[in-house]
Amino acid sequence: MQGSARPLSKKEIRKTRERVILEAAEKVFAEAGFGGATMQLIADMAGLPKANLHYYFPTKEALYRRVVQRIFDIWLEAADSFDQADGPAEGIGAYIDAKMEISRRHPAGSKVWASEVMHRAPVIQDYLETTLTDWTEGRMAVIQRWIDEGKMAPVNPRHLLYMLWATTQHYADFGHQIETLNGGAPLDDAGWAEAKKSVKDIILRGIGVEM
Amino acid sequence: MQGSARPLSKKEIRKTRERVILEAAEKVFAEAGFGGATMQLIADMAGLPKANLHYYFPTKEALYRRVVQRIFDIWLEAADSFDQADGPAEGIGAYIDAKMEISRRHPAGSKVWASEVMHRAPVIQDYLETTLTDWTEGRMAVIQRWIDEGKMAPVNPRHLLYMLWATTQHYADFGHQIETLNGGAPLDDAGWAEAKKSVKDIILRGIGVEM
DNA sequence: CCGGTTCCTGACCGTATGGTCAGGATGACA
DNA sequence: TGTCATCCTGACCATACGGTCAGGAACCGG
Repeated sequence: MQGSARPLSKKEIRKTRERVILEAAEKVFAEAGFGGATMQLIADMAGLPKANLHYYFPTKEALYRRVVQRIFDIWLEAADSFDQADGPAEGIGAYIDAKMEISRRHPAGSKVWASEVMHRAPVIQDYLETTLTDWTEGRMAVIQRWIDEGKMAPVNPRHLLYMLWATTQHYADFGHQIETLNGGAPLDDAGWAEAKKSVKDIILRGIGVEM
Repeated sequence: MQGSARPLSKKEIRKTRERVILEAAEKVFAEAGFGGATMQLIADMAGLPKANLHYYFPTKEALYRRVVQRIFDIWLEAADSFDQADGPAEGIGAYIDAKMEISRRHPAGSKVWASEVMHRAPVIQDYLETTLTDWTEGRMAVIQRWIDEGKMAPVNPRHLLYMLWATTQHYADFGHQIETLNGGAPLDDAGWAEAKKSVKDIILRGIGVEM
């Protein structure tokens, strides 16, 4: 137990507390939805008094907003896989890997994102209209170029993107259903590997890419 | 306005009221989640006093349970497309069509289902463990048979099913995101036709079925 | 060591929510 | 027509929630 009494500087405290609160909030919002989540529950999970949450985040909505923004950043990072690639096999394959990894490592975040969009995106509508729209059009252009270069079958780029989002996100959002159908246990390393392989297998063949 | 005063029999009243309430509840639960939905909001949308809701459904949870069960039934109906088919092109193609149609016609129901599963299925866990598990295993066997008969590529049947669920459900659950990326307007007939075609296109080619 | 800033929290408040109930209205049925 | 079961609802209640605040503790910088 040594070190438990180490005094933290004010800056460290702020940084640590905010992180702990955001992590707890992400879990609670994912499990209960915005409406079902309570500040008390988040406080309990973070191991802090409720009033302390309101010291760092003035309102429940402000806290929620920060949680959602945090997720959007992670989500966008996966985009990089797409860019640094010469063709669909590499680019889309890597993107699937990256998004599957997000579903595995940040299931709560994925659920919060899904919940937010399902409820008509009251908090992130502007992101959808700006950043996400731009991102989508850029990637659609890349896919169209690959098609024009004969590197893949002439599929609808927009709906291909939707399919990539849907299939990868499914493993986080519907993780509980998958777990139940897996006999009640979460997917292990082999299970995730098989999932990744299956998704890439079907989609890459589906867009006419040889593997 | 003629006919508005037609007196309803007690049985008709019960049937009508329950239907109106369930439809309003489905919408509100879809938009706000279980926690965010209020009996008052559902009552307003149904055009009834709140106390009347409690006359037909004793608690919010009982009402929610009925909404979810109703959705599960619709969901299972789509399964028929799968059964009456000789091969994957027909069976899986029809299943995609059926599920896309559900996403289009019952988006609220799909969202409630997604929300329920995302929150660890507090209400329908028993369905997942019995009916859904049985259904899944049955369809996996059918797919495996098609593979053994050389009618499609040897993909993992379980993950193929997940992909079918994910892609089709996506058009309901993430309908708002799709709408935003579509310039703010919902998909029209042509848009839905293109979506269906793209999904079938990629998946059927992905499992090695010629079209 | 001291003044100032930041951090912390128990107690409290107004409001909104799920749910109840008494009592009245209305159709069913003999 | 009379009585009975069903239907209806305004008013009410206890609780739980988001948020506030006064006052104290803890670090900081000089």
